[in-house]
Amino acid sequence: MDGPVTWQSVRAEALRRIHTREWPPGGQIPNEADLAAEFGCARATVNRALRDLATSGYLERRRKGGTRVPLTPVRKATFEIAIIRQDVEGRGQHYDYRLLADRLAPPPLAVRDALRLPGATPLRMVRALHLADDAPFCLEERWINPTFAGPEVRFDTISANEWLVRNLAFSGGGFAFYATPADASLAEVLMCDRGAALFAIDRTTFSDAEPITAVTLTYAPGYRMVTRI
Amino acid sequence: MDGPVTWQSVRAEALRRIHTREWPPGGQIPNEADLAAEFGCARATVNRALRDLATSGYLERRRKGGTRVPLTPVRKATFEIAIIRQDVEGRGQHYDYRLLADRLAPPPLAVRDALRLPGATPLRMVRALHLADDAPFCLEERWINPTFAGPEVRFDTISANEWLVRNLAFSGGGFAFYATPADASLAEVLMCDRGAALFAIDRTTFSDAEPITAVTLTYAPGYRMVTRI
DNA sequence: TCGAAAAATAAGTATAGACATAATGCGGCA
DNA sequence: TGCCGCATTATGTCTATACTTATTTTTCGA
Repeated sequence: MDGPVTWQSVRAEALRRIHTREWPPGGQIPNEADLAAEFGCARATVNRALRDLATSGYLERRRKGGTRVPLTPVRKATFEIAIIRQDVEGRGQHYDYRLLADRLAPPPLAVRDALRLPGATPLRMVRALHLADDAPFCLEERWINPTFAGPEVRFDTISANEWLVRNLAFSGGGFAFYATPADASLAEVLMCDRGAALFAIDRTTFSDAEPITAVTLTYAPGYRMVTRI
Repeated sequence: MDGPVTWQSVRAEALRRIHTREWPPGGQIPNEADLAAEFGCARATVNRALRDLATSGYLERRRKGGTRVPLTPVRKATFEIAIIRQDVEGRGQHYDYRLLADRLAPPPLAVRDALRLPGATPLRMVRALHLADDAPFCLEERWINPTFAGPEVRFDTISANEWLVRNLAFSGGGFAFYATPADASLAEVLMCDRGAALFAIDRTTFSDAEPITAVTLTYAPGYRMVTRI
């Protein structure tokens, strides 16, 4: 591999040094200019490689402070959040959707807090069931800031999930993944036993500092969320 | 904001056009050279901005094919996979660790498949409990390729989780998140009711094409895995 | 001795120019 | 008609240089 020095090759070599402890955990590595000289490439190439390693958690960089190998590595995994219809169709199953409820209501405290909303602003509450091959797949329970989706936006044919992803600008938010037992209502809607272990996701989304929506997605038993790195 | 054109400002403007549908879903956007001319900056600056948007799922780029806005956006979330000790300590709790079993055994079929192992190679099976403030936090059930961690590596004081992350080079693998009911054995170890809904992660890791380890982490009830974007 | 100002340092970023690479599509040949 | 290969094109990347910014270290004065 003697040809042109690519940023990938620099990254590979840096990774090798990290793994062989030639660059030990907690230690500082040479600066970009020195590495560029050593590898016989431009500093920008080294920069790109080290920046990439930093976003993956293999290195920590600070201006003037230099670049160091973290003592306790924190690997970063990326995974894709598709809309539910795509998730179902990607499994080769037939997707269907059923709107169960859609009304204005005062949100529970937990939702108010998560969205950092003042007072008792009523929010739009949407409850809908996503189906795969006519079996319950996922229950969507969502609170929407009516500023972003007024009553003229109907969720009877397109899910709120899909409408929001397609129509709004997201700039931040949080996720939580957890397991929850099926209560009577969940068991009925998802057609499973009471107490069944269900995979669930809480998500909040903001546009700048404006709260858009908080949602709980509860999946039917057996659902696995997968990703590769 | 009239000063120098930064790649962040180009990204912000591009994102605005995507959200306002000035660049509609499914449509192709102008090429880098044209945008650079329009914004009065170098093509590299535009490249950096669009590349960043592509990794976040807002754009799709193909050589020669140009750059287009995806019809069905797939948002990408990154989250951090810390070692369990860090996870516990990050919550301000006292971490403890107990090794329950460590022996060579033939792996179950599911593990053999996940690691793409031929024949009936015996693997090292490690079962350990992670504790937070002396309460069960997470059960680790792991199968390790003995090539990477022979018997001289002891897991009685440091967890396999931590040893592997610190000592081995990872180059790929997969994750699956799901909910599972506590069976008798899980209920006993995690000190919860039988049938309780537990959050679990299956993970496989490889070094190039070499299988390293497959692990199931099953968390005590109430665990939430959180991240922000 | 303490603290504030100045210098030094390393990463972050912008630029212009060049070449590489992967698709695409078109034209020509069988 | 059908297929191969070449020209075209947009992104991908490297280089060399310059300037910016955050942060640490040094220096110098009170």
